[in-house]
Formats: sequence, C-alpha cells, structure tokens
Amino acid sequence: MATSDPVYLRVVEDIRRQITDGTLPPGAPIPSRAQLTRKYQVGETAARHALRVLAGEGLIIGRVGSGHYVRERPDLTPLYRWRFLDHPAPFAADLQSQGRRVTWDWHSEPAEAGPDIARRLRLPQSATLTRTHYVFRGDGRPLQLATSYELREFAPHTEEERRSLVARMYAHGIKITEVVESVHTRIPRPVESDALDLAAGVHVLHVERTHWAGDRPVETSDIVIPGDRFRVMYSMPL
Amino acid sequence: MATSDPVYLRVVEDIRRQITDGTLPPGAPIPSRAQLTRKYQVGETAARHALRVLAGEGLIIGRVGSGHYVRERPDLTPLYRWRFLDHPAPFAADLQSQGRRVTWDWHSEPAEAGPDIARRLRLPQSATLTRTHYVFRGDGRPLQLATSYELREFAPHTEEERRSLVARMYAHGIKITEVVESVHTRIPRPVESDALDLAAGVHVLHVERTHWAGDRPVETSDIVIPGDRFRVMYSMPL
DNA sequence: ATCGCAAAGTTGGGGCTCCAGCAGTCATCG
DNA sequence: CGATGACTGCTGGAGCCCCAACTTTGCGAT
Repeated sequence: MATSDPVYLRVVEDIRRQITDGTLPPGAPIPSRAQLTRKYQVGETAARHALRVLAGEGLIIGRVGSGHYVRERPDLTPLYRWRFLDHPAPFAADLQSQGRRVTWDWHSEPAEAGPDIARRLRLPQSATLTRTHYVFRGDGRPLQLATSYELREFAPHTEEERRSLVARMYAHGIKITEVVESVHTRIPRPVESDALDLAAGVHVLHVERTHWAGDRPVETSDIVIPGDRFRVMYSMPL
Repeated sequence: MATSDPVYLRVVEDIRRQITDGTLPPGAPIPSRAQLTRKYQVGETAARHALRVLAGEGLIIGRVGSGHYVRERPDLTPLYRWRFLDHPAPFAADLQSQGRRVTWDWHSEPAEAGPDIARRLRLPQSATLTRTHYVFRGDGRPLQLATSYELREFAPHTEEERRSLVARMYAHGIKITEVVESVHTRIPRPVESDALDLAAGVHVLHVERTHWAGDRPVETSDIVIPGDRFRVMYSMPL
C-alpha cells in the first residue's frame, strides 16, 4: 500500500524529509516544477501539486517569478510539542472541580527523538528532546502518569516555569479519559487530504493548518475530543 | 479588481453564499464538475479547483463516485463567534496580573447581523445575533469597552454562564492593546491562497482551517498577535 | 416482486499545454 | 559607465483530456 500511494506524495515526502533533516536549509530554493518533473519522473501536474501541498503546510513558500523556497524561521514552528501516552485515568483537572487538591511531581531527562517521535514531530532522529515524566496526584493519591516530549530549547528552564506551564494546561480543564496520543503538529497533514466526514459519525476536532510568526507571546491550544479516543494538541511559548 | 479575480473564486463565492444563506441546505448535492463547467461557463480545472477549495474549507464534502454535498451539522461550526471592536485600552486580564481587581458589566440585546457582520461571520443578514456591550473596570475605574456578537443559540443563557465565559477568556491572559478587530472564522480563506511569508517580516498568527465535530465539550482558542494590530479569535462551546 | 448486473455518472489522480505577470540577468545603447 | 530594455525562467491560473475506483440507478431476468 505504500508503493501505490499517489505519485505527488512521493515528491512531498521526499522534500519534506530533506527539509526536516536539514538537507534543505531555510531559504534554500526548491527545484522548480520543470526540475521536479525531471528529477522524480513525474508529470508537471504531480510536481505542481506537491509544491502546493508543501506550501500549504507552510514548509515552503512560493514567490511568483522567482521560485519556491524553504521557509525561514522554521524554528518558530515547534514552540512546544507535547506527547502524552498515558494511563486511562481521569485527568487531574477533572478532579480539581470536584474539590480535590491536585499536585504533581516530575523529573526531566534528555532523550533522543528516536524514529517514532521524530516522524511525528517532524524532527531529525538525532534531535535532543527533553523527556519529562509526570505523576499527578489528587489529594496525595496517584491519579495519572504522563510523559511529555519537548524540544530542548523550548523546555522550561526552571521549576517555576514548568509548574506554571502545567497549571496553564490545567486551566483548560482538559480531561483525559483514555489514551492521549498526541503531538502538536503545527504543520499537519497535506492540504487536500482527508477531508473529515462528519456525516459518517467521525468525532474529531482537527486543526488542519496553523501558521504563525511574531516575536510576541503567542498561545494556542487545540483540543480534540473524538468519540472514544482523543488527542490533545497543545503549544505554548515561554 | 473584483471582476478580474480568478474565475474559480467566482464559483467558490457563489456556492459559499448559497450554503451560508440556506439556498443549499445541509446534505444538498453540489453540482458536479461537469455541471459547474456548464453553469458557470468555466473550464473543468476551475470547477474542480473550486470544489477542492470548498471541501478544504469544510463547507462541502466530496464522496468518490457519488458527488459533493453540503456538510451536515454546519451548526457545529460557529460555536461561538466573537467580534470586538474596541478602544485601544489595556485588556483587563493584563491588570489582573498587576494585582488590580478586574470586574465587568454588560448588557445584551438582540440584533440583526447586518451586511458587514453577516459577511464576516458567513451568516445570512437576517440572522439574529446577541449583541453584548461590556464595560471592563480595573479597581472600579473603566478600562475598556467591548462589543461582542454571538449567535443567539450559542449565547450564554444565564448571568453565571456569561461570567464564566468571560472569565475563561481572561484566563488566557489575552492582552488587547489596540484595535481588536476580529471574527472567529472557522472557515477562513481558500485553501491555496495567501501562504504567509514569514521572511518578509509579517507578524501574524493565523489559523487557516479548523474542522471539528463531536458531541463532547470542545474548546479552542486562537490568538493572533501581529506587529501593530491584532486579532483575537476565540470560540467556546457551552 | 425481488435480485443481480451493467451502464452511467462522479470523484480524485495524473498528464499535457498555454498564458499572464513577475524577477532576475545580461547585453545593448546612450 | 550607467541605465534601460530584452530575454529567460518561474509561479499561478486555466483549459482539456484520460483513467481507475466507486455509487447509484435502472433494466432485465428469475
């Protein structure tokens, strides 16, 4: 099934890989339609489609009359990236509203991204992340274990910062009732793919594309609560 | 400049209008590529492109072998739609952190959308909205005036609900330092248009597309802070 | 009356081509 | 020597066509 994928996806994935692993640095020119046509032995339609998808993802930018280029400042993209893979336990914030006092402990350690997380976070495998294990407690009794992965340069530096970060997440009242399997992808899936079919009963909240920039504090959160599974996508700046 | 726009936009805008004003109700079939080609006297490329854009916006859904249809449950789309057009005053939440006590009063009234808001909220002009005027005070002194427009069916029903809604907004620490000119558009601009150019120094956070569904509580917020102007986009369910 | 099947219609992927408008580059002219 | 203008390459819009896979429909046979 992997080899019979649409042709344009092959091009998209190859270029995306080159961008994320640094082969194509920010500002680097992307081959033009004509060049892609030759290089990947595809039609111009597929080549142009691939470029549009990548541009839609925010990875590259097209300049009329000039060409496509790898977007500058891609480091702004992953402000915070979280990934929780947890016990199906009630989330702490849930219990706060029931009057219990929630506390949490954690310990952080450096970790390599590894293939799975690297792919999901669109990072090179060698990227150094900060892995943090949490133990959430309600009235002292353990409620939930959680693991989060953050880019080192964006991870909180002090105890206080991390505490405030987690507190802000709690302020959202995120309930985690089952597997929380998530990544905050700022540059999610290809533009045209997988239009959601609400009528079919798929329950999902889905942020397709988010672009941003700016040197001021920015905070966004997107919470997805499908039927029986859900994801939390969360990002915060310092 | 309006008449020399791309042709596919003419198709997009016409269909979008028909959907938002109810001419094409949820579930209604959209003309096929061939039919659009004839109806609007455009090429197949433009017709298909228009359909893709609308599908990308989440307004319609394409089913292979069957056709495109107006998405069901479009009422889930505008959960809350806010629009503030305000004084360039510091936002109350800002002052909270400085230890001042922030309070606010409001009064709500029904209002017709009118041409401007109808266009921005993608609603029929005759839609009945709830218009709410706020006065925010810091330590009793007026700080800010704000006006918000909400779909009536999603407006808070009780005093307590509205108070909690505003409080939740404050919890985000949204600073409003200048004109807040905004609409929460769940279905923003066409898929392929206006990729942001970060390199050019445009400072903007921009949520392009958000789709969601589900019968459980969903909360999303998107805060945009460009250089010297900014928008707040906010939506919350009950 | 119901079942099965074929034909027609539709989407999505893909190919090819043309053109306007823009951006560099380079050569020519004053 | 500097400025202007022509040329080339690129993007984005647009047209037309073909095909595979899938749905729907309607007809014909049982």
